[in-house]
Amino acid sequence: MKAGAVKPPAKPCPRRDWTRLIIGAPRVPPPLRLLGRRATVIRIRMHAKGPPMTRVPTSKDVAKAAGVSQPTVSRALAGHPQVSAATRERVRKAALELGYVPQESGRVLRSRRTRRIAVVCGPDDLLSPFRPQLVVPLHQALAAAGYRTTLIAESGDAAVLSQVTDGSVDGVLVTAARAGSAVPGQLAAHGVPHVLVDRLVPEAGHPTCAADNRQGAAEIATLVAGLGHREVALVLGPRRLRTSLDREAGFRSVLAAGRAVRTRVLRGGVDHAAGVAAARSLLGAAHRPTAILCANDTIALGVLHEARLRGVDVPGELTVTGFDDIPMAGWEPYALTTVRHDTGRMAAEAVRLLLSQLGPDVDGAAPESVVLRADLVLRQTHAPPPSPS
Amino acid sequence: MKAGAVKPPAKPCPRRDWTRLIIGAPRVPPPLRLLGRRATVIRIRMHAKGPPMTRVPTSKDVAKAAGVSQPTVSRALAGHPQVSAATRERVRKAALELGYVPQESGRVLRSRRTRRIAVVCGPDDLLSPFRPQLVVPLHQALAAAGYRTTLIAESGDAAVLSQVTDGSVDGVLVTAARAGSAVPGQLAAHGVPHVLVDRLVPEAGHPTCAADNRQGAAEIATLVAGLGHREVALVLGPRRLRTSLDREAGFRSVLAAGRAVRTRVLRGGVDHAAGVAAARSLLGAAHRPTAILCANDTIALGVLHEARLRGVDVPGELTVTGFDDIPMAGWEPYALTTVRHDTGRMAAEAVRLLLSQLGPDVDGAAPESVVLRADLVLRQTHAPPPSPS
DNA sequence: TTGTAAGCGTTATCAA
DNA sequence: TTGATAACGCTTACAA
Repeated sequence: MKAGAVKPPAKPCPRRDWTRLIIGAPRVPPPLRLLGRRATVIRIRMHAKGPPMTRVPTSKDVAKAAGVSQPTVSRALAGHPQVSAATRERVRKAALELGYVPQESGRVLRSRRTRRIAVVCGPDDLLSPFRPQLVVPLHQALAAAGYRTTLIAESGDAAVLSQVTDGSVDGVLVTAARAGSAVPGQLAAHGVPHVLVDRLVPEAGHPTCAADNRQGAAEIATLVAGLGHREVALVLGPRRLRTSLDREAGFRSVLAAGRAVRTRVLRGGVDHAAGVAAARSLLGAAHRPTAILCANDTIALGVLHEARLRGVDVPGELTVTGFDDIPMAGWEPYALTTVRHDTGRMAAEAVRLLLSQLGPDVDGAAPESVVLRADLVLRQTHAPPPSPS
Repeated sequence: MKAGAVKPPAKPCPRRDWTRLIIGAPRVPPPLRLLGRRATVIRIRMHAKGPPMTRVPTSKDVAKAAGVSQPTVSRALAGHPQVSAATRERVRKAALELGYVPQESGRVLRSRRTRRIAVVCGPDDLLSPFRPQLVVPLHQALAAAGYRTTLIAESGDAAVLSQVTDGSVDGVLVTAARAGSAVPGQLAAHGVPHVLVDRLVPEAGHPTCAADNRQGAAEIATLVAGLGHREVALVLGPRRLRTSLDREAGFRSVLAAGRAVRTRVLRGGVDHAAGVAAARSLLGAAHRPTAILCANDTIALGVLHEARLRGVDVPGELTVTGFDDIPMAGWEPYALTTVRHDTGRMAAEAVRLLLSQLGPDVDGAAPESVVLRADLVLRQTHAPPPSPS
């Protein structure tokens, strides 16, 4: 490590040891719960629930107040055209005064439409940096179309299935990436409208909306190869992740295509530590690659950090690329060159695909799948290799 | 900047310029959508919907198949004890064969319990690094208690209100931090059970479950002051954010308490760029602080980056602290000393508080609020000042 | 234009 | 232990 380079926090120094002494803080793991778990309980007055036990008003109450029949209330508030303006106004006023809100349960039972869509994701998907970028636009697109979102974290197929086949949702958006899930098949078996989001391969018979991971990976590999790199390393996730496999295929389709590119492959986790470990292994070796293509941004940030820690100039000596364009990738200190999915578009298409199945009779219409191109995001971590071989 | 230090990506160099030439990539903003937006549409066969239009089976169908009355089906499947084992088995078998799932709409209409809870958050809350750490445990806690989660992104009070007063949820967890929201008040007015999550001040009459931001901030300020720092800077968010205000109060309560600590305050955004900007201003000045306390981790990471970029030794020359303990704070390159909320505990308590309001008659019981202590997470970015003044 | 009647699928009450 | 009956709140068809 060159003098003046960023100091690795793991390296101990006297002052830091002294600090630890004061605080009594072991280095790893950090001393969570240092201060104990005492919870302060405050008792407060709550909103007054009227002692006469006010019942929530129904359309019947409004009807009585407005001096009309109950179905007229329904028609008036639903904006049915064949209600006289005078009646409509009278009903509206009565409803407002009573604080009447049409009860969803009655509406659903009768109309058999819930206007609610389930979004299924993995148990901890929302904790990853990327998944919320998909779930939030999905939620927005649904809201814009007048649908509510029920969030279901996949934890056993049976649990998911019972929540989506009980008529509580009109359809399902499956974003969970788990490979062996039986959910899609069972949705089909139960005739529940659904769309698989962010999975490339249209699994037999399932409408799908996904980014083209293979294409995106091929694009960035093309970029790197075009810059003249001939010693390239791939840092990939485990084989069970379809996403990582697709990206690997994209990388290889270009790098193996007759160009004299030597490719090394490292397989590990998909988190920051995996990137750090991979970079340690790659940059510590005698024969360093000049470019490292990572299966996602988090890995790439780990690689980036380790490289800089070792004084390796990125992109001068080393090109590093990611995948997903998570928010951090755009942070100034990283400025990571990566691949971006247009998650807003993906969400919109997925919702469109799903809602198109909800029409009165869609048996004739051919269900579609949509594959969205991924885009290169060219920032500051790519350059030609130091000495073109 | 010392030789060999991490090179700021913003500084141009010939090689990088040449790269830009090849790619045609402007520096800022990155060229998203470089490759166009062409979507590939694939038409596929969908799951076969039986032409005879199979109706979804109801308890009536099961009753007929099992040779019992319809209410018996309900009782048998609900595990009602006064059903003979033989009947129960017959019903169970018939239900299984028909693929019967009790329809939620009927159940809700009759029982007036949805077993569904709404989680309200801000429009983009899930995109922040911290909020999912709260929402996910909330969702888990609800699922564990047998409740489903409806996600509502706050976008206008009226929209939220109509979704929670229509009987579609049994209660509401409000995590949105927006200050002037009328939602809590209206929930109370409508008698909708609810809990405010992660807001410290128990707003008049609302059950609340929150971390003690003030206390956490005071703890970390005590730590820093105890280390001997006398030149401290606070990097805070805007005044409209209650969270930031609470933390500021905590910082000040300690730093202003008669100790000879000189405190500077910078107010700005709550993102990474805000931290970078603050650090630039603070570290560029003639009189540098020896400690920078930030209103959240993202800001702190920005400060940390800028400090290292300038070759400032953290924690040797400068102590930097955050707040929230987002995942990145634990990443090896940062190892940020910060304050942690036990979001799992917070979620569990919030759910407990909410569900306790759903009992048959809770008018007598006093609703509670819970304030959870925040914990210091002592990692690698704090130390005594270089020369104790 | 509005009222009457029926029914969505379930659970609860009562009687047998 | 089980069956008949009613009711939840709403929308729709039909009649007035």
